[in-house]
Amino acid sequence: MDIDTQLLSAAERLFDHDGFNATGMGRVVNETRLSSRTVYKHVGSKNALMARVLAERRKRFFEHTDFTTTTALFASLQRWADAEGVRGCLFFRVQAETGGSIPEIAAQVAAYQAQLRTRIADLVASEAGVVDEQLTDQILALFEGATTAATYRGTAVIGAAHACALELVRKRAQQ
Amino acid sequence: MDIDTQLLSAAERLFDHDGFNATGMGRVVNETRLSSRTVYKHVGSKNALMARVLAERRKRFFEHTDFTTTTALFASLQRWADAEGVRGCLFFRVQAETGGSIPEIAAQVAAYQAQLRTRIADLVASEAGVVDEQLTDQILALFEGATTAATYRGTAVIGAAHACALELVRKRAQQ
DNA sequence: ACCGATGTAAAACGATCATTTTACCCTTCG
DNA sequence: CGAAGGGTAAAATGATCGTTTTACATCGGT
Repeated sequence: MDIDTQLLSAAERLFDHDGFNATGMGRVVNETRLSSRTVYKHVGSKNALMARVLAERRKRFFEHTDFTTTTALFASLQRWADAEGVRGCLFFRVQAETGGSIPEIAAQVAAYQAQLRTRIADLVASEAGVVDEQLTDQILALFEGATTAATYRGTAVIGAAHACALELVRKRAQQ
Repeated sequence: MDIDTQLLSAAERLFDHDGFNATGMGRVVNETRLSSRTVYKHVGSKNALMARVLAERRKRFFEHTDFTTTTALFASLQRWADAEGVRGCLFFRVQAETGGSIPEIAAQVAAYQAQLRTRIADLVASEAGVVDEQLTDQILALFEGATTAATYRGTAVIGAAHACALELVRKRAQQ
């Protein structure tokens, strides 16, 4: 496996599981079995590494997630949770840890959040047949809430949020 | 103001705004204008301080929040957001930062989450007239989701989540 | 008047962190 | 052959961290 890929996948796993601030670069160095010199030649700095991890994750998340229907959306979330575990949204967690003070990281977080909102708005437009800001925010809240609450209530909340979102969209569609 | 209160309020503000790991004890010492010796005599350790902050916040949150009706619940969240700002749930953020590896902290987080779930279950029981696990999870998800999404979408999401929860409970009540 | 508790000021401790540097080892290609 | 590129190993740098220690001041209570 290519060094950059190796670095990004190890960093994503470590930052995601143990937190950004709590994970030292030494762990990344150890787990990749690279030298620290090589690591820094490739990623530049810890902040830049985190930013690249977020960029990669954003790409992977939006490739994984199916935004064609409400049911597809929450089924995607369920599959993600089953495959990756439930630790809440990485973008939100990193934003909270860094307080938005690292531009390269804050930019990735903002890009993810904007993209998520846009995709849900499109879903609403195509499934309910209208542009509805409030309905979009409701589904966004259900999606975020399911992601967060699943960390201590288990993936059952995803099913519950799904049912709720489905009812909302259907009611709006038949208006 | 009493030293313990002073310490807890400064620590809550700092940990909440800048994150637990990113905030050194030096900041707590500086902002309280106490000596580090006095700080450690009172709180024991940084972890213990965080645990006490969470205990205090839990008390304050449940005193502030009105769980009698769905409308009262989301109105309380709106008032909290207006007064304290929107940075997402402190309990969730701290849990994510520490990875659940500090028992005194993890215990406070678990206590908060259990208490929140129970209070919402009671709300559902009294307003919809039934014990409904799924409906409880749905309102929990809306509450968590509104808290999280408000950090980048603003407090409008709270209103949207409120409307959604209200509809859910009413529909369940008239069954 | 004095003792113990409680505070301050400031240095010191040992650990860890992000990052850089030094010295060396291959491989590849002209 | 020989030089350059890209890798390793390991020490060093300088900052910051949580926490403790040393030395000294203040003050209420018997």
